[in-house]
Amino acid sequence: MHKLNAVYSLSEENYLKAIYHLSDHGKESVNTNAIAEEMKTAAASVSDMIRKLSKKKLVNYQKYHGVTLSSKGQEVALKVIRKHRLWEVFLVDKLNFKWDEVHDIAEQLEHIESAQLIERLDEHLGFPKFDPHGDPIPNANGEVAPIPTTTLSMLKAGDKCRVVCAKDSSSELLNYLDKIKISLGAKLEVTEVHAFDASYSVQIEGASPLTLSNKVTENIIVEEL
Amino acid sequence: MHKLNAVYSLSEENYLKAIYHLSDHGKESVNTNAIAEEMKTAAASVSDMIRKLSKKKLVNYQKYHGVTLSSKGQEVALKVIRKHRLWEVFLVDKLNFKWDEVHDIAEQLEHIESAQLIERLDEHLGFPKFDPHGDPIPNANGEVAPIPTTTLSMLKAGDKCRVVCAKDSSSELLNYLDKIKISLGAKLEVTEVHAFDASYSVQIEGASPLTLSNKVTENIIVEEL
DNA sequence: ATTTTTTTTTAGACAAATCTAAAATGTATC
DNA sequence: GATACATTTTAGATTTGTCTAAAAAAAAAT
Repeated sequence: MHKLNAVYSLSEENYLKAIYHLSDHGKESVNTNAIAEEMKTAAASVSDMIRKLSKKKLVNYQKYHGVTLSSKGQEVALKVIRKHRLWEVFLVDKLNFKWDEVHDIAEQLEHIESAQLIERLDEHLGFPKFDPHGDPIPNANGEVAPIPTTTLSMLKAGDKCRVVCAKDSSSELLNYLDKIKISLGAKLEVTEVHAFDASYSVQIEGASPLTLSNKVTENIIVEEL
Repeated sequence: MHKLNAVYSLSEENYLKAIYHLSDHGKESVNTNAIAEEMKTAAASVSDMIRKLSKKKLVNYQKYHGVTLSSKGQEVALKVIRKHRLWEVFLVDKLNFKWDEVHDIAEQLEHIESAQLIERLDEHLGFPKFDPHGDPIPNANGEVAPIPTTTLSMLKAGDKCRVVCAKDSSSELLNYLDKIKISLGAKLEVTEVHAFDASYSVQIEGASPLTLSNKVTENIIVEEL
């Protein structure tokens, strides 16, 4: 395992994070314009930065043919993402922010440099596995837990589960879940499945019964209990 | 009351903070070399930055004659100091860091920009008045509570008090207090004053009795109860 | 297989924050 | 009050991250 003592600049970290997200977790090659749009900078600036990251072996780069993260680059990106998501949990769980208010603050906090801080924060928060948007939190080694793929719509009447996240962490669904008081981590039981329209009647622990449309149940990722 | 929406750069904030500390809470004029030493930069860099801060009306400056903070500059400095000290309380109280481990992390956290964050943090911490080194925490308006000046050595046998802070927040004394298990905020009672060497026997709430030398009692700031 | 369009890169500039070396100013000494 | 010493400022560079405009390369269209 190679050392990772070097500290990278704010800008470098942000580029690596953007590339990670755009490349679908480091799997695909990313082009310059996509990065420029994501980072809201000029394409020329992206070219410059990529050359720099390439010199530092954080990305694999061939002129005119996009970039991929090197394993070192991916490690850095995942550390930043880990910090971002842990801070989001802190803001929501401890400081009572709403899930849709925390992004900008976490964007700043994610660059704080202290391994000890982040490990203690993790412990303080009870080693959460998902952030308030339902995105998985990489562990200290940069490993991301495989995301469960069971949707609520796969369960049968009588099944019990815990809400893990939304299929896409788009605001709309999260907003709707908020409204009907289904919070991430909530336990629920399927009381009935209506064959006609595939809608579900569910009982959330400590709340009143609800009926959910098929469109909703297909987009809620759960962990069966 | 003037607006304070502008955001200042990391460097600007650090210079303002340094000037605040060096000027004894904004009271005295500070010279270039002192700032250079505090910030570990070249004097030339200080001159440049001071010219810049002066243009922004954050300091009062006359070439070759040192700087003082303007009221605007003092306001910025105190906001940064407020954040620094609140984060230190967080690190010690919530994440179980020792008081002597938190400075460098707080130096980073103090620049996070979000008024809402800091007000919620303050609330989460129970509106603390002093940081783990015993330094007072400015309120949201940048007002610093007057620091109590009663030392333990002023009390008589039978008096009760709470430990507020050390006279200077130097490591040595704090380290010693740590060692003998006097923590800031601790309640204690003076059981006896020995006339011969002015040493004190004290009883700390929930701990064994202790004897403290005159040198120590003169450097412990207390609040009489 | 050219030509046109799009994407990406280079060239050249700029602002922020720093530096070293030299010049200017202030303070202390005799 | 002239001179020596210390402090502070300016001048000129450097690094980082950004920009616009122009050139180069790749992709798409005809």
